[in-house]
Amino acid sequence: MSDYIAENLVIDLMNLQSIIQKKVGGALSMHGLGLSDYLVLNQLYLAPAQKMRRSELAERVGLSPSGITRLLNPQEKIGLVEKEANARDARVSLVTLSASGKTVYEEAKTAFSEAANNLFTALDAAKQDNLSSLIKPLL
Amino acid sequence: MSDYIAENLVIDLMNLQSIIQKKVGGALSMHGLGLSDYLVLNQLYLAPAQKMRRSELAERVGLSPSGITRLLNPQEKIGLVEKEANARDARVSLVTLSASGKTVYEEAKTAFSEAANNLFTALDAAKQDNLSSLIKPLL
DNA sequence: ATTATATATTTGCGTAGTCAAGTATTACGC
DNA sequence: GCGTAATACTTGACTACGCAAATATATAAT
Repeated sequence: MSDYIAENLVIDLMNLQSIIQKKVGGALSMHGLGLSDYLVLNQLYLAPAQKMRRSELAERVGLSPSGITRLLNPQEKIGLVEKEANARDARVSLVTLSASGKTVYEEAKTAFSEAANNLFTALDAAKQDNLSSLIKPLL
Repeated sequence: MSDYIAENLVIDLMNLQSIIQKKVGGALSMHGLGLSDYLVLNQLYLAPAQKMRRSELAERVGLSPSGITRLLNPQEKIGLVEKEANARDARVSLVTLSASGKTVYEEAKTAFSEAANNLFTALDAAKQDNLSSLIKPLL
């Protein structure tokens, strides 16, 4: 039972991922957001001046640069984020969280939070902390 | 630091998922398989008589029934799996692992195993077991 | 300064997957 | 037995990406 741990861990983590996708993704869809949308808004919300380079955003949420371009396009169209040029370097394109984007994020955050908490009800707070500390070194 | 644990756990797990996808998926691509392909072959390999209903396969790997149909189509074309009818119920379609599918799976398994082990080198065996036991109740 | 190289983003094209509707078949109520 | 409902799977139409090539701009080497 302690052989093949790593293999089985990967398989279990894939299963967990699909559960997260369904439960949390489902909760966010009520707010018109996908899970990746939420992660992007979350990064922007936490960023200094709620502003970030597209490539850094890509890296932080684990998407490719082109994935970020495609994900941000509809978000710009509905006004959640805004494009801003960088005076020093015309290659980079900054993304900022708009006021309405901030509102949408904050509303979605409660749904996200509730779904996240539901996911982990089988673990008490100490075990959740323990799980967190085991995952950190893998990132 | 112990507030918002569940929210941060979800975010960390999403990041971990994207790392798994890149590292393990990359290793499997050398064998012409995606991660979902591997999970399907793995389930078939472990199944009694290496045979399973499509809908059960879907459930076990966390895909929709239509996702399974589309994933299995190319696998059938290249002969990794075979379609088989069920005499009792003409609605169900069994999938069996072919001899060549078994070979491909076994070869891919070493790449999967190596990639999986690399992922968790930051955790010793006891911590890997611990992680496993924390994840199980979430599934 | 000029050419070559490196970096940031976008676009074309392809793959993987979802959901809802369609098709076949089986089971159930009466 | 017969119509209705349930089950198993597939298909059509769509979204969400990724990769490689294209574009634009900046940096470095001479």
